[in-house]
Amino acid sequence: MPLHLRILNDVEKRILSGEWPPGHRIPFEHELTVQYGCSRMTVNKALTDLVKKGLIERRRKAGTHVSFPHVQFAVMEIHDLRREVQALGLPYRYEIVSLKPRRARREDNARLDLAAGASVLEIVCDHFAGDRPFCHEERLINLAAVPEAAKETFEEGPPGTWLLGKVPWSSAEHRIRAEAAKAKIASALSIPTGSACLVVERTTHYSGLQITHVIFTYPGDRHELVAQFAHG
Amino acid sequence: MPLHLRILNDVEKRILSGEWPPGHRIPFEHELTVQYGCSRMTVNKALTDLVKKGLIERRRKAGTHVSFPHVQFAVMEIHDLRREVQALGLPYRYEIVSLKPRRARREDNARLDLAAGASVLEIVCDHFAGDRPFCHEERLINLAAVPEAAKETFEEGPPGTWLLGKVPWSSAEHRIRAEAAKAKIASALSIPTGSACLVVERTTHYSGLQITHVIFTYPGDRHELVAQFAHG
DNA sequence: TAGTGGTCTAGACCACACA
DNA sequence: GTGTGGTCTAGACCACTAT
Repeated sequence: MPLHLRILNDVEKRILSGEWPPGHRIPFEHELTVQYGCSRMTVNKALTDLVKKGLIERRRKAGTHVSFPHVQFAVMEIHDLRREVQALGLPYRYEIVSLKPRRARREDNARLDLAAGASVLEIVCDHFAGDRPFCHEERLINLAAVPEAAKETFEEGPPGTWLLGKVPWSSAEHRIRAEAAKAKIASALSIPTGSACLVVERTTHYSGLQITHVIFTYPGDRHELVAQFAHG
Repeated sequence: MPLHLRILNDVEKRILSGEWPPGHRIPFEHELTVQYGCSRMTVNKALTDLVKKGLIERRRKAGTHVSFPHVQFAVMEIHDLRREVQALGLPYRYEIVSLKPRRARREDNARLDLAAGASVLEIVCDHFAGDRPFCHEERLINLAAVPEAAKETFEEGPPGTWLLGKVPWSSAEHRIRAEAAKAKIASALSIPTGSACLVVERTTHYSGLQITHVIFTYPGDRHELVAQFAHG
């Protein structure tokens, strides 16, 4: 293990164990260089990384102190569907149910904020883990933002994967809720109508433009989102 | 602005704009030292930080490449229930339904990893927004970790709030899923049995010890979790 | 003013992966 | 072998800020 990681872990351990409580001043860089018999750069790297982790705060002259807990955020990993399924040890497969370029309608405004008559691509897609339906996807792509999607058949990968590779990286908002399965979705997922489903709704932006809106519906008893607390 | 941040931002901008798409090889460290007229350490710091951000991947000999995004890190703020309700402009109220110190049973192991016979405090609690049930809470507190909870009546605030004030540095894991309301929960939330509910399960640790496990059940149609996307 | 962290240099050696 | 990144050094100068 690199020395800077050893220093980082040692300090982190003392903070998390409560040995160095919030507000505690931790040793100066020059003290740690003596303790570890290394150069200041190495100590500095470790402490700088701990600042990024939010565990410590540093001020010139005043020294380095253990942070007081601020607002905590849960960090949730949202995986690519293929990876999610393969992580379960099951073969991944998807089916494009429908693929329609069309004009934006009024009711689309709840999903994408588009001018009336703008071109969108509407995609419905089912994802499978083995033979079992895993997730139902309903997507709108803003063709003004991603014109090359119009020619795409999504035979080489599902729309989400294709978009991630094609479109510049973006910001997004997720809304997560529970919903009773409507007949159409129940049939797609082979579950009874009215079953509890986990719905993840995502709007993706890039440089002020809305790229895509997608609704993922998972059978509620077969899918969990996991989030870790992070110290902010 | 420090040079290493300028380098980081320059590279990040090219990746986010799509100029350097996923898979693209970015200049070698020694090329960037020439471009920026600086030492390798400075370039290395910038690129190492980009690895931590998940934007690039580096392999010896092969060089540095823009990552293919496989994971999205969505950052979710976990709200205090009182704040959540008051944000809706409704008066907040809670009721302790039951409060039982008891010995850990075998079936508790799915919630807290305790020795058989360990002392736990079992709390059931309902949260209201106005007159409407907002959330049903079922909690176990590990009394070995938080002995002072044994005497607490939770009259001054719900258990979650009390714990936040007592146990400063906690890490936690959240599991989010959809579930059909069982009879008991349906009655607590005044919804039909079998309704889709959003379930947030949280295990909280402190210095390696499990502090508490809690299951929050929300009526699915009345509650949404919102998470902001971050790159991965 | 003095002490701390922030940044940077111009080297160096090593581990690893690809040829 | 050869070229890349991973790590580290022993300095240096500067910026900030507590005293």
